[in-house]
Amino acid sequence: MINPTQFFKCLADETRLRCLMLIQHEGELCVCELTEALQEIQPKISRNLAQLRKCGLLIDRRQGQWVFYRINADLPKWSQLVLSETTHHNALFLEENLSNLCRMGGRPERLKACC
Amino acid sequence: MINPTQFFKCLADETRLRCLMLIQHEGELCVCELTEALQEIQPKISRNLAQLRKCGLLIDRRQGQWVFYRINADLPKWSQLVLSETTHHNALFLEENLSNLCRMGGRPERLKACC
DNA sequence: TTTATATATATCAAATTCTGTATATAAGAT
DNA sequence: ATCTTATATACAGAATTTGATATATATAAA
Repeated sequence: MINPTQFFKCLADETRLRCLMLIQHEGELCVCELTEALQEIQPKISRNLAQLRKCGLLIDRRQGQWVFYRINADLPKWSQLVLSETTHHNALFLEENLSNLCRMGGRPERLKACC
Repeated sequence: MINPTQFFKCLADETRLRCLMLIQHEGELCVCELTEALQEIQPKISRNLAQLRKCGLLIDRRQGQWVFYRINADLPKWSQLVLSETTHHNALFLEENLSNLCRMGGRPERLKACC
């Protein structure tokens, strides 16, 4: 499993931290939603999500053309706590990103993994 | 106060993270103790402590020739929790540094700030 | 005052990380 | 099969960070 330094390096970038916090807040988000919420270009979002996936912080699931990311539930408890506390106590930091997300039209439907 | 990204950038370096965790563990440590615990050269330790001080994570206090560093008690609760949880649940990560510290001779006496 | 110990900072090269652009892959629609 | 939309990745330059070395400052001891 990832060591503390590597874990914090993952959080030490504005794009990655906002992605993580938004995903923590929303449960699950796809690349195009994050791209819209952060107003960044898609390769930048994808590249950073890939890093978070490789380091074990995120899990991805493909649904049709979309790829949804969520926090890896197998993360050690202390790192899950870091993510949830940070998200919980920094609502202001996410304000604009969340409002971009709400304003966004044509968001993909989530199909519950049913079988 | 510091924003979440800046806070995590402070933790995203091996030297700084170990210093923070050791200080959290011990309550207070001076530069020469950290230098010994981490087996690093003094300017490297000092430079990183200076950064943590400038960002508000650490407070320093001079006592004679020594400068002791401790966690800034005015940090927001969520960031204090990040530091304590990380330290608490990663004992192994600090093992060698703590044993270097114990082995160290001639450690400075702490004078309680008495008046 | 001189010497020794502890700490801080400036400088610049080396290493790492980040970014935009171009392009590849994958799925759905026509 | 072709076109469109969503996502991933490779690449090269830019920006940031880190590190070692030299040096400055501050305190204490002789």
